[in-house]
Amino acid sequence: MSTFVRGNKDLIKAINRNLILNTVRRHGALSRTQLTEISRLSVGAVSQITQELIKDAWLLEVGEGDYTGGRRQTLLRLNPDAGCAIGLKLMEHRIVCALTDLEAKVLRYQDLPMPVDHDPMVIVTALTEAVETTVNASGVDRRKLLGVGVGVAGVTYPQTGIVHYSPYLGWHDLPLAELMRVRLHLPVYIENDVNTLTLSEQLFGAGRHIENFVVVTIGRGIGMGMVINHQLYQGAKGGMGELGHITFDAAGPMCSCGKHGCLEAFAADPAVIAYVRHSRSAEDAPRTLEDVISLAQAGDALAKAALRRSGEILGIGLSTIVNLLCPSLIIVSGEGVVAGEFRIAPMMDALRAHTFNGLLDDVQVIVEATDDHAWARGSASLVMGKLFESPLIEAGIAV
Amino acid sequence: MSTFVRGNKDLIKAINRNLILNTVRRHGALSRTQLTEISRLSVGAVSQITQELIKDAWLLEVGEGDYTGGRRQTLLRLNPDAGCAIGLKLMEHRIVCALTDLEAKVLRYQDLPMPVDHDPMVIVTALTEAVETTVNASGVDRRKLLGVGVGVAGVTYPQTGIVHYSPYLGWHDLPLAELMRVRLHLPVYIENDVNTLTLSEQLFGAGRHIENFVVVTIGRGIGMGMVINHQLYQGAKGGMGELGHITFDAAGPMCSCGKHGCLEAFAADPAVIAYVRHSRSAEDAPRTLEDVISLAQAGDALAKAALRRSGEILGIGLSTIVNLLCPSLIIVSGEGVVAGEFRIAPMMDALRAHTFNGLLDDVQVIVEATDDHAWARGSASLVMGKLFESPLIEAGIAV
DNA sequence: TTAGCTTATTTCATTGAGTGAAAAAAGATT
DNA sequence: AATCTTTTTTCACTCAATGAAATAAGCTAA
Repeated sequence: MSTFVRGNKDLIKAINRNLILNTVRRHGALSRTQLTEISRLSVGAVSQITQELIKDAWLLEVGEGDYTGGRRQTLLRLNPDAGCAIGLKLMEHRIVCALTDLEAKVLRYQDLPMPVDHDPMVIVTALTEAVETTVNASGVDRRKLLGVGVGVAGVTYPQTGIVHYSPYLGWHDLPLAELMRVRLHLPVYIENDVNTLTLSEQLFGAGRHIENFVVVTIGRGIGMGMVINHQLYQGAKGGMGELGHITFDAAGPMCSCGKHGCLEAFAADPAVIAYVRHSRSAEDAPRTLEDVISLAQAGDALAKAALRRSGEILGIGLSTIVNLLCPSLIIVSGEGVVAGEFRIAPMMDALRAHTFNGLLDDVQVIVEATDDHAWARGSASLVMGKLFESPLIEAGIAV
Repeated sequence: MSTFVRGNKDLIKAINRNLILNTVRRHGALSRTQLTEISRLSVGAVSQITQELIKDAWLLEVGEGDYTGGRRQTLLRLNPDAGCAIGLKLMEHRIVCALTDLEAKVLRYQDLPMPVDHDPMVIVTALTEAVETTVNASGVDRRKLLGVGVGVAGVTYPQTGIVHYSPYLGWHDLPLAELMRVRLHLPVYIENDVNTLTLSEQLFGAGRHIENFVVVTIGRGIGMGMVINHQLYQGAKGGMGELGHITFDAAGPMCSCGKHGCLEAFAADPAVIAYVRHSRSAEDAPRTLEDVISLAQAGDALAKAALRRSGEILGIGLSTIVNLLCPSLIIVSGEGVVAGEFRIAPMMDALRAHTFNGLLDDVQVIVEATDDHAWARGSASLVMGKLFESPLIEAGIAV
């Protein structure tokens, strides 16, 4: 059930305060005069709002602008010390934890083994300890910590903070955010891991200013996150973005999900490895994607073919996204975007070959690998996302 | 480049006026007290805004509510005579024109042959004449006509009113809206035809109140429209929704679009007809989808197989939508949703079989045939869409 | 018929956010 | 030190929402 936007003075104030904050954040450093021009607010409003934001320590006066004939402009920028955030990424065998500033710059990074006991309480304890030790080691005043973001593979309900299903950890409907919140006494936000990456691209990456874009992750699985009309898209009940499980060939082999012929079963990293392994003796069979790439680089035809085939099928998957959504930007990332010439080039060729008419002309494609830092920064972005979110979203934009 | 929302008194006023108007529109008839509860505005604000809307003839006082112990509530409803709209649908061989009231009820309907000469000026003349004759025949005061909506197959740029590409008419970058506007002296809105249908579902159909839904049309081609976060989605430069041209089988035959193995080439109406024709003598070969259905109903195995195969492939296409977007509603419509048991039932089975895990549990699927009236009402909805659109959208929601 | 009761709707003083002109501040040049 | 230009703040004004109080409207029961 959607609430509708109702207008009153408080909403105006919240909108304009948010407008100023985000304008400064995006431009780096601006004077009040520049803010007046960009925001189209009156000089009086800008003066008052900046005054309040400086008082509340969100903005800092930093130096002066160039001389243009009269009084110099006082430049304002976001106070990076206004607060910090923790980003946690739950991997299969590890917990990755980063403390970042408001621009998602990593101040402190830590990497812990995931407890073998997947009992929620054991892991919650490990997570809260990871937060505390990271903050302590950083030397940052704990009171500056504004919140904790957690990225989890699987299906999450961000509004309620519940992990609906986690394939690695075997959880079902675990109220992870609440369990952590009562221990940490901090806001805790949960999201699907690909969505955290998408959010960080929107706030700090290539997705800034972009109305519609898609992030595709390639690795053990194939995931997808979307920003549509400047908003992170959450499908019905948090389900969506199962790019890895669209049907590529209905007659194909069974996927780990139980369906037949999923894209993932043909094109994700395990499929590439399996393709090579099955045609080799046990000794020199590759065990990881890196092994396959090494083989390919050494000229191994089978490894090359495996990577090329994976790329081609990934390209068809991307073409489906373009044909259906035609976003203005696609960011291809994840641990699997490493074998450029062997895997990514065929992917791009297939994307072009399978996209309707001139649809691709308006789509920019960026390929960028992802490391652990990126995932942790993504999780931390959940906190900044809330912080800088338009009050219209909180009010529930309904048209 | 996105503009940002800036708050001021005018915006508040516009938001709340729109809020009241839409609340009344959606509920049919409401008292001021009920409006206060639903909109969460103060009694004073509701009183003033309704007064203005009544003065401007947007709202009507109609009768009284039930007795609940004190003064009876005065019920308000949208004034259906506040204005009317024209919807034009450009078909391959016909022009369909409907005059509707604000609730998209058809007041007058007309059906003209499309000129064989596809010269833009010839067709623009035919279109403007269709508008004038329909309005005249209806007896409605022309001053009540608020605008004209035009639905076109192909790629359109609604913001500029340009038809970028029309496959049936062979147009390229024709400023159709402007050409019609100067002749009619009325606002003219252009949209892709599937999007008009999607908009009318959002305003008047099963998509009311639904945050995210998709409309799929099956017929000569296979199209798709989306409402995401309560907004009609327009991909980069108006391109999107090419469900018919996602790759179903890369090794498949060439599609009319020049690519290989498009969904449309396997599952749209022409593919069904071709499937049966190729295995029959010229005499008793079916020429239309209706012919195929008749054969199937008579027990013809080949016709049944053709329809079933089409349905299965359509179902895989729908599963792709669910896997990627997981909208809370999918409306399957178009002229092709006629052969229920033979085509639609297999479609639903395939949809279930190819959807990830429990993703479909949260998705409602509605199948409803579309006739010429529906297309014309869709086009007219463009006018009402503008009329009832949130001022936040006009302001350009950017977050 | 009318007083009394309840609920609906309007009125009105108040609040506060943006607006924009005018004042003040700040720095450079002469 | 006076002057010029530009930046920033101040301040009187406007107008929309708010919410309490006043008014309106209808039903019931004496």
